[in-house]
Amino acid sequence: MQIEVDIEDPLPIFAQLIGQIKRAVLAEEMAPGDALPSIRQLANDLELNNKTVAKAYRLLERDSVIQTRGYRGTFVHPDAKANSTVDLSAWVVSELEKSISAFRSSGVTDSEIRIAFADVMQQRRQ
Amino acid sequence: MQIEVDIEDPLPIFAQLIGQIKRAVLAEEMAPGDALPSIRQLANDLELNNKTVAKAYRLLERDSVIQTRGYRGTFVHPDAKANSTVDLSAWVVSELEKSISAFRSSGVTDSEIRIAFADVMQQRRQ
DNA sequence: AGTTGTACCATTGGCATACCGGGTACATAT
DNA sequence: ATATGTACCCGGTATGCCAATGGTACAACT
Repeated sequence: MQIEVDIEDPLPIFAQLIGQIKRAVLAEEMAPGDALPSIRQLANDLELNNKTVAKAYRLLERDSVIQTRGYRGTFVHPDAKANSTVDLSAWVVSELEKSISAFRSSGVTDSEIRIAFADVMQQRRQ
Repeated sequence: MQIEVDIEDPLPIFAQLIGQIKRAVLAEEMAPGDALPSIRQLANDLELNNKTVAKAYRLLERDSVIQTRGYRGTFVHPDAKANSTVDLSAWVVSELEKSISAFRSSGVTDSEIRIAFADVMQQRRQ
């Protein structure tokens, strides 16, 4: 399979990787059980940091698109194709759209929305 | 009424103005119907830009703390005192908290939430 | 020894945003 | 003529913040 990343793309690299792998699964370029390149391998090929690739893999496993078997490597999940279509972020976007459009039509400024968002995102951090 | 701004204060100037005027209303130093200094006047007195004062006035009118009557000037709103206590951003924060905590407990990462948020905020911009 | 995924320490670079300012203009009124 | 609020152009400055990076280490297995 072919994976590329574009530094210019505003989309973060880890998100690009996720998109590419899901696309490859949907296009059946990869079948369940197929081995994926190791984190270090892929990071080396694309000249990326291990952690960037690891982050993409971690999220792909959360979505059950891939399976990591520790020292044995990483493989395409049995239900990868089905799980590649469910877009968790689509739900997030639609929920946020509802809230934000309500804010805006109430006269709340984008600045105020951003500040509130940053507050909520950071408050649970410590 | 007495209004001061502190350049060193990390709080933006326009926010200081809003706070001071709301405080004056709550302290009943200003009664409904009282005239406020004109934008240019206040900006001149405090050595600020017209736009900074205009921004504060615009937000105060949105919150129904003051009323602008075009060429006639700006006046304290009839319900100014009540409206000075309601915090619009508190509602925004609480709405976002509900959504975001739902996202997080569904396994959505903060990165993904941020990307979705940026999408929604930017999409209607053009 | 070499490889796997994972976890922790840390820093940095760059982007997006916010705030403020200068100037000009308009319609509407006294 | 003077004053009101409002609207646009543009730019400079600065701050926060997140993604990405670098290095090291661990346990488990071939």
